[in-house]
Amino acid sequence: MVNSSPPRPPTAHDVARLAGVSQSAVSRAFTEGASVSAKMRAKIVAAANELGYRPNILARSLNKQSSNVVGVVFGHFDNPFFTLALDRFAEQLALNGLRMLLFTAGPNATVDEQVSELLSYQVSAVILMAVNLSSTLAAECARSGIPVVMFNRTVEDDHAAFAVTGDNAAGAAAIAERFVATGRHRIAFMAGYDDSSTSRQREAAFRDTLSRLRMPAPRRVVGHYSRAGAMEATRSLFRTTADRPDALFCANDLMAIAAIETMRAEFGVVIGRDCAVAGFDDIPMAAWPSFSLTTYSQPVERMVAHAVAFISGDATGASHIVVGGELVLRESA
Amino acid sequence: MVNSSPPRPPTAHDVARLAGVSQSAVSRAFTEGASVSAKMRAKIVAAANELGYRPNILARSLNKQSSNVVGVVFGHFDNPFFTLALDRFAEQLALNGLRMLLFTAGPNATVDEQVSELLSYQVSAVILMAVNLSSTLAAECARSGIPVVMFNRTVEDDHAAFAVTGDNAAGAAAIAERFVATGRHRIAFMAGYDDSSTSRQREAAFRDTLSRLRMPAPRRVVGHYSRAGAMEATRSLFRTTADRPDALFCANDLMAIAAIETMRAEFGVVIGRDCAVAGFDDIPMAAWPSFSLTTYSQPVERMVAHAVAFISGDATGASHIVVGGELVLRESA
DNA sequence: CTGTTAGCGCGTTCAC
DNA sequence: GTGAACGCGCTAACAG
Repeated sequence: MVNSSPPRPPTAHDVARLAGVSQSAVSRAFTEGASVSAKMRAKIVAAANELGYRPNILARSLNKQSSNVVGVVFGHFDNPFFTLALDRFAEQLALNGLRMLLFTAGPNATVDEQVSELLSYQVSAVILMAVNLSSTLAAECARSGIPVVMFNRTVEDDHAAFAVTGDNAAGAAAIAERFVATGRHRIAFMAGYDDSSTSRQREAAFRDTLSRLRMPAPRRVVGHYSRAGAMEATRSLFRTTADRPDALFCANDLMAIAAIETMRAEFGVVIGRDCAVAGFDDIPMAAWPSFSLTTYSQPVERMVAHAVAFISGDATGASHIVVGGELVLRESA
Repeated sequence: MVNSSPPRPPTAHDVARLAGVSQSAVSRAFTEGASVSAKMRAKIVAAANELGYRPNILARSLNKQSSNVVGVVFGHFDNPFFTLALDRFAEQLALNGLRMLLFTAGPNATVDEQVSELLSYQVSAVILMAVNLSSTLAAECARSGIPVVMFNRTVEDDHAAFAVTGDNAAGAAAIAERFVATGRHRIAFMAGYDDSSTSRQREAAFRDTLSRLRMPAPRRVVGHYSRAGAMEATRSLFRTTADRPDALFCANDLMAIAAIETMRAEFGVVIGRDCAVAGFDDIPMAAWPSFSLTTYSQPVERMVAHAVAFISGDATGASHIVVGGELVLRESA
């Protein structure tokens, strides 16, 4: 409207011409630790500012065969645990000069497709949050020399990808012990997805611990890691008056909070008395007075730090890091 | 470890050599609507699959002078309204073949810096969520021909950027009317940031409407659009027993929910009876039984659709689109 | 319809 | 220290 000419951004050539130097001099002036004299650099910077020049990162990446962007495939936007983690990732990656190219995948979408496309962006690493990756594609990434980080998930074949998770086994065990220690008898478990390693590991440890403590196997429902799913699962547990559970462990806080609200609003259950509820993650919301949720914490900050360290090359050789949390006792259990 | 050779990904040249064709033929085979014979394409695709070839999007973008990634600068990760919007953006942008390069900015960080860096990534558009941009940098983007979208914010100088917001004026007015119609007398308002256009507009309309209805000006506190800030602001309102407000309008739902919890847990206030509370946004949480928050909705889906349409070029010339919402009555007011 | 050629903007040799 | 020349992988003009 105002100016119909296609205003192509200035290039290093333009700056070079204005400053009366060569293009490679301009390149050096914008490269850390290149050999340029002080006065030449000053001259170039002045010309660059005049033109509003910024190096074209695409061209730079193409040439250097490496970009400073990492691909992130994101699953559940409705879970604060992951949005919080995303925030921390953005922060910590930025500290290392890395940017995030964000892809989203529906809960059960074809993540392989997303990752495959990510590769064509020449990302320097891939972070998978709350999604599963086929081992074949994980292998393809490994073959391309691209580090893959599974955040809060593991893969069956642990060799291709680096995984960082909370301590699913310890957390689930601690909660089982808590239930038993406080005299709970009719214990139930709400799973996430059946194909989620996280949920499976928490369930296994929960069942094992109960069994070790001479308790019967817990009733089992599936909440699909969603609020709606958790509400429906809760209803199925409380629909019949007889046989209602007096303790419920949900595979994450989001579902636990949904369960609490459903019990209260639809069945008049008093949380912590009629039924104990525990979750997993310790999202900020768990501490809100409306829920006061007992849960096992996953230290997001440290988990993210490990992931970023691995990406940045400061990685240890370990292919699966477990970050321990702690049982956070509140009023719900 | 397994293979120490640097496994550079296959290029179009490699595919061409394997298929016995020219490199440009490979390029055409991977370009929509290019003229390639069916059998040549088949041959090329076969070779490409064998090698695991994918076009290098960096090189493509460098050549085409336009990338299919948009830069997103994100402010508050703790507000579900924006994470929801981010999710919708990812979805709708993907439908148009666009990806998101994500930058985060602390609440009061230098957004200009982020945007300036974004430009060097040759992004095809910039989306600003919950952050402010200096008009000088907005102008620089405009000069570069890069569309800038302000999501849920406006700028003083409305010419450089495209803005899409909810109907702040109508929403605030509707809430003021609701308070007065239900007999509330001691009305208070909780602002977000002072330099947020959103908060300012809501406050102005709220005050104007109250004034028009012959009501005194509301007491005013500032919650900084954060949970902690809102809790502190609520305490300052309720600390003295006399003079407590019987109605509170918070500039967004997040603060309203924090206010509700604080009133309940720390002051024994019964929400909806002792004090009416209203928010703005209609985030999913507002409908949760624990809060049952009356609020004015911002239709995220439609707001995002407008933004994406603008970016994709289907834009009308309008520089500020207001998407109307509706007053959602629940138990809190 | 296909191959050849010429850049996109930048980093990096290699001589001087 | 500085400039010239080349190439990163790809698309787009141009011939044939």
